[in-house]
Amino acid sequence: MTEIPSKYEPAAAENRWYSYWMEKGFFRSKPDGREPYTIIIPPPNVTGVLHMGHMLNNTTQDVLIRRARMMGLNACWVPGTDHASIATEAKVVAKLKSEGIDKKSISREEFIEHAWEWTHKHGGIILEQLKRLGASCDWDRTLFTMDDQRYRSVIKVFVDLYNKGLIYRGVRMVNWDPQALTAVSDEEVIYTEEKSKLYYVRYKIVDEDDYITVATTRPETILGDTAVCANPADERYARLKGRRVIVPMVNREVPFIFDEYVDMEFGTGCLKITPAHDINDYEIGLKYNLQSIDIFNDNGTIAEAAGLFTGKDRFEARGLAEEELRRTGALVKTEDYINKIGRSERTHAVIEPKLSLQWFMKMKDISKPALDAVMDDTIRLFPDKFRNVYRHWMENVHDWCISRQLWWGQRIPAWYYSNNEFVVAENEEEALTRARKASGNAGLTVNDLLQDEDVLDTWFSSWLWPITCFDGINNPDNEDIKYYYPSNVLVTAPDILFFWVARMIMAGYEYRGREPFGDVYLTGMVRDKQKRKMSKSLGNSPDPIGLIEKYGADGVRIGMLLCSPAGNDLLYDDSLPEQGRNFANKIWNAFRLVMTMNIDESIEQPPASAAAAAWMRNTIDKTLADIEDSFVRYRISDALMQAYKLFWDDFSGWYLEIIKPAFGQPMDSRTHTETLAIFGDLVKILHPFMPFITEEIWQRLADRPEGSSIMVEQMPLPAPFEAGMLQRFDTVREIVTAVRAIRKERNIPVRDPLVLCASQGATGTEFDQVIIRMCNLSEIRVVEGKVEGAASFRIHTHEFFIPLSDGVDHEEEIRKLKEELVYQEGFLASVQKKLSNEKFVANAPEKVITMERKKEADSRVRIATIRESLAHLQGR
RNA sequence: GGGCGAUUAGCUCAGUUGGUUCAGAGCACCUGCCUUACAAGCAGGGGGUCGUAGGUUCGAUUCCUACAUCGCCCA
Repeated sequence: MTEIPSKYEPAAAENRWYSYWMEKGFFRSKPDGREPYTIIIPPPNVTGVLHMGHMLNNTTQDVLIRRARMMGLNACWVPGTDHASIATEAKVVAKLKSEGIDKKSISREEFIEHAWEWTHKHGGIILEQLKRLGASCDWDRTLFTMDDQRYRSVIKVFVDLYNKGLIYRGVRMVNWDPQALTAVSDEEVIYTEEKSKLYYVRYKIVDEDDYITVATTRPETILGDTAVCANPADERYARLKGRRVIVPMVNREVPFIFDEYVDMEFGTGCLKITPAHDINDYEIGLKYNLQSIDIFNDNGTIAEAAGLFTGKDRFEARGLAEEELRRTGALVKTEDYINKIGRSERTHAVIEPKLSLQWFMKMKDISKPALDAVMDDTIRLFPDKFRNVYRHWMENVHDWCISRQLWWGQRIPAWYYSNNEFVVAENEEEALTRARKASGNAGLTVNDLLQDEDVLDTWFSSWLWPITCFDGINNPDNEDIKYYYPSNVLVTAPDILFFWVARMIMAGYEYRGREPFGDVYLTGMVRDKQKRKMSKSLGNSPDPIGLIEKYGADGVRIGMLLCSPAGNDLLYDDSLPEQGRNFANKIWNAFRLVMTMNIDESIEQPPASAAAAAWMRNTIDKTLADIEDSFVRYRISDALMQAYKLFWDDFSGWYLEIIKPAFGQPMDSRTHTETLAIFGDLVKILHPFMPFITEEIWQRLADRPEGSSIMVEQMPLPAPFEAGMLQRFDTVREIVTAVRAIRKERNIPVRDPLVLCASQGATGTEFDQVIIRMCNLSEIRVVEGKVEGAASFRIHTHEFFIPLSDGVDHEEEIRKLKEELVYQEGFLASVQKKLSNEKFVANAPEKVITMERKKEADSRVRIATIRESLAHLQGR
């Protein structure tokens, strides 16, 4: 067995076992008599590549699903990807552009073909990367939000919601991306502070030879001004009530109005109103019935309606407007100014607030059960601090703009048959029937129908994901959906709690009448050591696959999990996977020790080994209960730490050291057999966290039948344990530590045996042989009174002595004893202070008082012992 | 501006109905060891007035109030 290398090499094991698992179909799930345990993957972007956030998120899911599988549940983790319409379309457009093809020059059908080609080429990458991490998804179920079943589901839902009156078409102020030529959601706009200028512009007051000055960051939008507004409480402008002013450059006469919205402190306290290009102005426009002049074309150039600079880009127009204002004397001054600019997350183009005809979904009613579900704990959020945030959002929910001016996505199933009239239907044929009926014109043909050009927001696909994963929309009574829905837990990041998680809950209630998942585990964000978000532009994100190659998949998984309590950000550092790799190596070497042992059938099991094995079993049972408790509360990093310490400290640091025979000596077969069994349990406990090394070792611990695997073994279950034994062993650890400290202080080599003297009752447990073994004692001697020329230490109420051949430094011993005495006396004083307080004795619970009395008694014994020792030493 | 959450060791975080001298874990750090499973290791060690100021209580890291600092969300 000497061929086992001293360093664990993960690469070969990872490849071998992942292929084996796939080949044996261990990841597959189908409905059966067992209880299901379902996880639906948060679908990554189909054209994306794995980043650190995915690593954390998917490691977490894999831990949960592997554990569930080993607990005997029918575990099903459904993988898939998301079509990410904006991001993917942007990539396809860029790719076509690089080939000299302009999107506008090709048809929608041709474009879609290119998009599919792109998807097929890049779509599988991220899923293949998840396999490297060890993800035990049921790959046979791999889905895509744009595949046929999902597409049909989305359309069906749209039609249904439309028929229920929950979807409507309306004019709204939207975030317009003039580069992508689409509306984007609020969540896709990133606001950052940028340098700009504040322009002070004067507007002439009609019939007066006076001006008012307005401050604006966007002088080009003056072309669309239809009012000027001040705060009604602002005395500076009170006299202008009922007056009108002239908009510079275009010389339009507009009213001067008053509204509390205006901040008197900002600029001049006078605000220009451009209802078509500012959300707040839009509201004011509605309130005061102002005209709305849209001065921009969709691509961000100036429209004809502006009257000036037609065709110029909006930023160029800003310069032109500045010039024009200066030329006409309307520009009073400019100031440097920092303001928040919204940019598209995808294209980085500056977002233009724009009035636009869009499709909306009414959220008020549909969100109600989704709010209740979280508030009444039908769905539990981990950590629960997000409940408040969730409630706040759900109570102030806005209608959802679901249309996008793109081609890549589910096309809105609305057909127009004359100017503004349309029908909504699942397909063209049905649309025709409806259009004929609605119009009363039986002669309408397909050629008279024009389908809406827009597609649906990607979230309009993914909000159905927990249902469409099992085809529950097209086929509401199929066996899968009935068996697997609702899923057990959703693992995702808090930044999409609202626009994804909340909406899935809404869809769940709307289409299945119940929650889509029971628990929501929110992971933190992976950041770098300086707390910066991982980003491509900063270049601070390590390559996940590179990490797996360097530290092993198990090592990286451990690294990600160790420092990521739920909801807390994880500050990534290479030391994390390094710690994981070190742990894997520790396991490996423990395995090596156990496997390279020579066994002698003829020797009896030493009592130390028997006691150690009994203790180890108890420790495992206790830890299993702790781990179970951690998992119940989704304290996954705690669960891992408990397993980590169980293996490293308890098993490797104590158990193996106790049972390890002296060099060159063989081991008894009973201990060896027991050790193999314990090792088997330990790797099972570790398997969900570290699937590869545990499989590698489990397979080598015994001759396993073909087709077996640790991943489908039964997880050891918590069993009752003997708490007293654990306590006795804890005392043993303290004794051993104290003896080691004495050896170290006095430079006594481990090889030199010592004698431990202890009073009656201080030792004498099943672990005496363990103490002898671990401290290299020649004997434990029961004594009465003090021992001459010996170092001493005290544990609980007992005193121990180690006689030393060269005696002890009396002064030093006295100093230490005095130190201990001071501490003990302080302790006693604090306890007595409490006990002499009548109010404490009167008010504190009985249990607490009893405990204090015990402390007092113990402390008195300890103090007496120390005093005696001192007297003894000083009396010499 | 409104709302939510945080502040505990050098770093990242636990601390479970207020009660053990309760102040903890991992990492980092310091010291000593190449002791034949493992230096990716072993043994030992130092380190925190629990953000500040009050209050409630026999007793406060824990409950209340104010303040400071930081983070997130919404407008």
